[in-house]
Amino acid sequence: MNILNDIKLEIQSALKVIFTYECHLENITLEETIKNYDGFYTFIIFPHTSNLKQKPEHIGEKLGEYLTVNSSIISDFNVVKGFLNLDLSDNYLISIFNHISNHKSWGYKSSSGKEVMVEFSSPNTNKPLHLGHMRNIFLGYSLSKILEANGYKVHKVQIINDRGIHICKSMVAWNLFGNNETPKSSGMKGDKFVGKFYVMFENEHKKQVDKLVNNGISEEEANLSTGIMKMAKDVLLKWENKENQTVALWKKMNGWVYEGFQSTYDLIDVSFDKNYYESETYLLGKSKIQKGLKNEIFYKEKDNSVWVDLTEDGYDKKILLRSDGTSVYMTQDIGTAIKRFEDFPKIIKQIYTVGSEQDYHFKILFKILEKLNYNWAKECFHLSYGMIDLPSGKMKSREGIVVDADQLIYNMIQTAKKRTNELGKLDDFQNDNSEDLYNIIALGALKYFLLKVDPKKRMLFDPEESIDFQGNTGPFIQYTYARILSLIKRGDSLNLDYKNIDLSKNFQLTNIQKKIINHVYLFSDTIKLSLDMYSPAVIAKYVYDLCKLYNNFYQENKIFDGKEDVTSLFKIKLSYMVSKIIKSALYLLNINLPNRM
RNA sequence: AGCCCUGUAGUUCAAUGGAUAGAAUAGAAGUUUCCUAAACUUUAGAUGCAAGUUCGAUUCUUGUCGGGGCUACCA
Repeated sequence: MNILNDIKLEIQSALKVIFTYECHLENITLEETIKNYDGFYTFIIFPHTSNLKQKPEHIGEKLGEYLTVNSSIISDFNVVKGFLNLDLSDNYLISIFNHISNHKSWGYKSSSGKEVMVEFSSPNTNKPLHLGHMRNIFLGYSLSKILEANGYKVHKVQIINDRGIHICKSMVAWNLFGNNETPKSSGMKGDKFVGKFYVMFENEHKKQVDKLVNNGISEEEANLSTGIMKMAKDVLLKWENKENQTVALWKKMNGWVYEGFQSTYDLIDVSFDKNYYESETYLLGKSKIQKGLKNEIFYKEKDNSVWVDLTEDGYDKKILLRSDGTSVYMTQDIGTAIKRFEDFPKIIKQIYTVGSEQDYHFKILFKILEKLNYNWAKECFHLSYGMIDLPSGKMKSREGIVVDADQLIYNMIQTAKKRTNELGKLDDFQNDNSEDLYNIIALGALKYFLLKVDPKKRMLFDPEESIDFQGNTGPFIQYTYARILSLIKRGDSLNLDYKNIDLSKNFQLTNIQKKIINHVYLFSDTIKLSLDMYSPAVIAKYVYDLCKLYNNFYQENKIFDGKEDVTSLFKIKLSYMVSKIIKSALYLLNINLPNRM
């Protein structure tokens, strides 16, 4: 069943009968009727006026009259300027309603067998996760779910930047100041623990730089030649030579970080199917560059550094290997991309969830892969998202101006707890459920807050203002759901068989009920649209509108009136249907639902 | 300097070229003998500026003025 298509066919045949006008389906523009007018869908007449040589109002009237009489779908119409607003008949919407209720999970497509890979998160191992990572992770994870709902098999992966000078810095600082301390002995979360030593390194380094600058050395030179920086470089060299002790410490400290990350991932209900580590892909990248060099895709400078010239493609020249032969960011990404298509030969697409500041990097990466003759290069896609600004400007992780993820979540759980208790929601609640409830609400608020914004756009977060629980928020949707669940519970306790009601042909629907059925129907289109636009925000907007409509209905319609006739049963069934859609939609946003709140 | 993104109510976000530019929040005024008031109703408030294309422009084009990013032998 396809409402848009059904109506278009009716319009097409009406145009033919009334005006002997043959019109292709794709030339019929049909849109949802906007708020202030009666009707469900609007046919836009303007584009056809020149062909029909008549006034749009006249065409609209003729068409509307014909459809109302001859189409079982259309029950009424009105014309405003060049817009023909069409009302859907009760019988048609009831058939839609029955059709949807026969579906196990309305809107989800069955498997197409196609496989895709989605990369997200991709942290460095020297810094804990922050709010920017949260946007990245929720976006990537949600998109994976949206892909699945559209019939794809998805491989969720992250790339972990586990090698390089940054992790060596933490290692040096731990050697110097660590006193064999561990996350366990200090009671710190592993990623926070290692991050602390990274900061210690930077502080000590800065101190030594200042000293050198005071002694008359330029800042640029001082930055490269402090004692502690030399130690870090030495460690990097030892690591590349696979020196036992160094590798052992590296493994140990990264292990702490992974434990820390894992506990955050668990908290936010996110998982990966596979991790990639740069330490395992950078050598492959290097070898591919050597090969490209041999095939003259790349070239060598006098100082032995390797470059690619992309000026013909409208980009600059880009370095691929340093003069000392070590790899750069691009080298590793080339290796990682190739390895992934080797590991999963069936994937037809790879999606990188990475911030918009790397738009240029990915354009070049995909171009290089194309030049290396990988035909899948065209199927690589950079899912670019905007930064999160603070009122003071952008977050700067190097200067510690960030919103820590764990801390933010903790604060939100506390706020949820406080708010719940103020409202007296838990007065008859079992204590053991209450912690779960705070978590569900807090994370629901956070995830919805981050996902409701178009990914491409920058957004603002003010740490001074807590994230709302009212209005267009996660908890609003959770609350709507919890209320429906309590209705269902009551229906069940009265043994009402609302699931198998038979709506006779003459069952009357109210306008708001019709609107709800139509909106539920649109979930299917929304799932597709959200993938086309690579935007979970489309789902968020949809489910919010659904809840608004439902709350409107809830307010105006008493469901249990003592009679419990077919009208009541229908209302329960409609509520049940809405609850299922809310659940399906929030599943795509990775937001959990409480049974009551 | 070049390239890319961006500019909508006080604030945070919407609007596949369509109607009177939607919500939320903050503001003002209401709705609890009745299924959960984290809800609902009413009210006031915005497209940076200037041209162009179009029956129609927040959306496309050009110019202009703001904001951000990238153009690193950092990742």
